[in-house]
Amino acid sequence: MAGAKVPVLVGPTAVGKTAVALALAAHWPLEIVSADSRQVYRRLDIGTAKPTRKERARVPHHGLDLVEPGARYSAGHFARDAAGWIADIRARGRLPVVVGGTGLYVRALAEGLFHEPALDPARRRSLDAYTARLEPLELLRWAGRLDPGFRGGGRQRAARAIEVALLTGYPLSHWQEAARAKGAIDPWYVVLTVPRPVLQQRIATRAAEMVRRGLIEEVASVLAEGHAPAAPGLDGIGIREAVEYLHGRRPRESVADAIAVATRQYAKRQQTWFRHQLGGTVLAVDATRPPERLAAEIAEAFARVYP
RNA sequence: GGUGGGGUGACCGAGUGGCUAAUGGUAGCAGACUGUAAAUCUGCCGGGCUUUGCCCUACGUAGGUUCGAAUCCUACCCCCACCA
Repeated sequence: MAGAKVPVLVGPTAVGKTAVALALAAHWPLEIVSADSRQVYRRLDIGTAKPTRKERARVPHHGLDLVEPGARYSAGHFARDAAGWIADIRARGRLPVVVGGTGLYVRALAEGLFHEPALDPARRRSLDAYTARLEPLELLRWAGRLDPGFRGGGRQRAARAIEVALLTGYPLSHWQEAARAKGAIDPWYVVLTVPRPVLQQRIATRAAEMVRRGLIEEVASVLAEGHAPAAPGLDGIGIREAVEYLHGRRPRESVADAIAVATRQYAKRQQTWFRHQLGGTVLAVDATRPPERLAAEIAEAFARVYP
């Protein structure tokens, strides 16, 4: 499918990506592919700021509500799924537009990761349980021994390096070099930016809104399904803070503020990623302006680049 | 009014004579990032400079003791607790 450019709208949370994507529907017959590692989880709608029912009715969305909160999803999984959706969208004669906040997911789709050999799920689970109990320092040392090419990065990345080395017999860095994958799309990046004070204001408003609209109740009901505290779907900003409150570890009135702080930090990391990690053509647009106006501008620029 | 406790860098909070521009933590800033990524990590974080170092300013305020004070003494201001 490479060859045909795919518009990829990226930017920090709360910058207004969805609104712009929806406005783009006035210019193209399009379908949206959401590259968001949290919105793949079912039911956690408020906490992950999913597009509303109405918005989804206006334009078909892909990549939402894919798995149960207890299930593990991943960048590689996303890349495969998204390649399929995109092919289907094209077959329908429409334009796929990738919209995302999860940098790694976008990269997995646009550049490809590496062909990961099958990892035995049972061995993986028991290894996970084992490494979870080790100190970060031990994990790092172990990862370095198993994979001389290990580039560091903390507990989680060390655990990943250990897992790959042990379960495949070859170090992670080996696979990364020897089994490179190709991207599934040829991306045309549009980076939405907004001055920091504006973004922080939007984030604060959104955090308060989430609580007001029932975030805590939503999380409580998902919790009531009996997921493990460490369930993959429960590990997200907003959800975490709600869980802390529900477990009596945080006063209710501090929830919104804590969410805003964590979101701000996350938005910063996203901006760093989009500033340095994106390969390919990039159009930066100031998202302070109305979505319709941005959409027109983006559509026009795209037509110039890819008539 | 009395007694006791306390006032430390944006915030919380260690530090009780030199090794202190001051441990930690938080917030903030910058960065990394190949299948958990809303994750996981790293660096910086009083100001200035001719930046392996130097100079200012700083631990409520004002004095004092000392070669040397955030640390000791005196007075004052403010906060908290209890007693009146």
